[in-house]
Amino acid sequence: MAATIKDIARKIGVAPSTVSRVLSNKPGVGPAMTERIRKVAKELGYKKNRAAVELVKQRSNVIAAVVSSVKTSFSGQIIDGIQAEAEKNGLNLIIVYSHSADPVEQKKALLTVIERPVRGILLLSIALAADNVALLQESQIPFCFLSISLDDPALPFVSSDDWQIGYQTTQFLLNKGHRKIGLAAIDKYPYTGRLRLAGYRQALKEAGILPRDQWVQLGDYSYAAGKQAMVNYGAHTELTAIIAGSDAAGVGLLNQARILGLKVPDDISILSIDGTEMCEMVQPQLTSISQDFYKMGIEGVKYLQSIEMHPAAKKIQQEYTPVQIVERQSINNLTNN
Amino acid sequence: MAATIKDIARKIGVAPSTVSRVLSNKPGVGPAMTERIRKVAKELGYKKNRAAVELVKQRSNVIAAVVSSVKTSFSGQIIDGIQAEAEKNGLNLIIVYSHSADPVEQKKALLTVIERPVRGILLLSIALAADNVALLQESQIPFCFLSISLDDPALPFVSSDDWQIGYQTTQFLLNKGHRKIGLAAIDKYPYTGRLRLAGYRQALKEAGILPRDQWVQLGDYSYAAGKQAMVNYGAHTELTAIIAGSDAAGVGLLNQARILGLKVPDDISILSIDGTEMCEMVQPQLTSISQDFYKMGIEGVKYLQSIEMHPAAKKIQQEYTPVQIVERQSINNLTNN
DNA sequence: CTGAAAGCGCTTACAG
DNA sequence: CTGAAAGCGCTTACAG
Repeated sequence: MAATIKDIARKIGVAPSTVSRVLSNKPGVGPAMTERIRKVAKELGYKKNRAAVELVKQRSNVIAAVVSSVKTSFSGQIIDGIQAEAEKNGLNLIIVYSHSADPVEQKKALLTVIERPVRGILLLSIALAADNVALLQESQIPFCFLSISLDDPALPFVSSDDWQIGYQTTQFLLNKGHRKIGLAAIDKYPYTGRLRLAGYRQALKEAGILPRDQWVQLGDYSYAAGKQAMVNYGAHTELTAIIAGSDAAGVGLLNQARILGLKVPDDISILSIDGTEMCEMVQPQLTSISQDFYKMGIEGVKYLQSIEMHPAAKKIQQEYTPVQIVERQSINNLTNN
Repeated sequence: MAATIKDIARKIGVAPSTVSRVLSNKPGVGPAMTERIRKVAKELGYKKNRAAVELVKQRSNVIAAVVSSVKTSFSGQIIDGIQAEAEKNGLNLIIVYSHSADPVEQKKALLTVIERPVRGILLLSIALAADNVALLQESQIPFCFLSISLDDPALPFVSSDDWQIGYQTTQFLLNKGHRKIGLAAIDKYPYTGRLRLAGYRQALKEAGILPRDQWVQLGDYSYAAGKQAMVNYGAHTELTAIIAGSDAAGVGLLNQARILGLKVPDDISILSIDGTEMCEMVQPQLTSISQDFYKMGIEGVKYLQSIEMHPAAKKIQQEYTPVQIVERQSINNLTNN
């Protein structure tokens, strides 16, 4: 039904190979012929069949991003970074998403991407089941995790240093005179949460503080998890400051604190992790440790490109993007100066 | 490098067609052979080559969504709906995105999708240039616009009724005793903004009110546009209520009002369009007209499926999903009762 | 500058 | 139940 190269060739009375050459911008066809072919292709509404091209070339110019959620604004920032860098390299981006942590779901999402000759795969804050990591490695396709760090040296990633996030935020609060500091709405098992927790504990330890169990409220980084954590802390919490696992969780904490009659930052300080624009949309504005999500996207694509340039090197890159505390209005300074 | 069907066939000493049958779950191969082939396929790390399959079958089981932004939470909701319904039908979803309104960019995004045998294309709040609409139609691939309505009867869509959004929100405010009502951060040219504006004007007209030009502040639906609109209205605005083009714009209005020393809702009421969770994250919570984005996704996929079932019918569906005003805390009732 | 031919990896009638 | 063969739409050496 759709016109093919052969249709064009037949109509003009020329070989398909000639048509192919002009339609794929290969040199070596006379200008008159070139123009004629272009014209007929347009007339016939010719559309290149990518499946055929990819089959013969065994490669495409698409890179794939696998995302766990399209609802957080930070994944949007990462994707913006990927898209910008991909475009710069003439690559097309396709996104598939795998919301659940279910290995079977993950596998389906991975396969939609692995079974095509994509140039590379970027995985956005996805904790892949071991089987699926194996699948990925088997595929021989360059890949890189983004916004999650792994402790397997064979797995490349670009991420913030989550240990540092836990450590620096806690230190920052310590420097403001806080001693009883909570950590809320982080996941215990994935690396992200575990590392943040470890950094938090280390900073506290160095200050000679032993956190009580209830200072840490696990959760899934959501707004609801933030609210729930604050409910658990209660109106009479001994804490003077809380680190939220995400901006949304920080807002949850903030709103629930208000419901409990606690003023932020006078009664309780909140520091959120991420630093998306949401921090500036609430009142008081949330002080945050901001991550450079856009850069993660950029660096991820660059890494994929570097692998392609030097496949022999097989360098596994584990890169940390910088984080930075941005002071806004949700933290109380308890020191005298 | 990667194992093919032929490799497996050779290794076992059987015909490629037999291998193909078991690997694509076709009946008619003995159980012993089936198992043998499965085992060897696994050993060799066989991955199906989709490009080859699609080439011969001239069809795939993927549907594509073209999105203009992955940053708004409502597009995330639409995608969730699409994904859920796609999954139910055994379809895989791939997302490409085309942030800009630039026709050339749009075309690139469209082509990445049209040049493959996708089963259908969903366009999320994208105002396509005329050339690109033609491209889409030429491609013969079923498509449907989502969260945008068009007045060309040849173009299928699933969307809220934006005229009704303008009309109902204005009426709602009128019923609360407001007479001087603003409309902020909507786009004038695309259908969405134009329709909302028309509905707003009609409701005002029916109430015998002639809106002054400065009551309507155009913008791009963003947080910044909301803030800017409020700056333009000024601290001494005659308005008692403002309809915001989006939740983010509503928050912009809200925060800027605070900066100007205006209390919401006492000094000025705000009603935002969309009703995402952001409405409940700010203080006061924003009363909104809520759209059923999830349903748009579902219905979009269903439409694509129906086209495929009855291609002859060629029914162009233009469907409106329901909207509903959700009262929260940002509107002042000026009437006595 | 142009053409004939082989082949990418699969699927699917058609035989047997 | 299994195999031989043709073909999907393109690209790319190889000739000329």
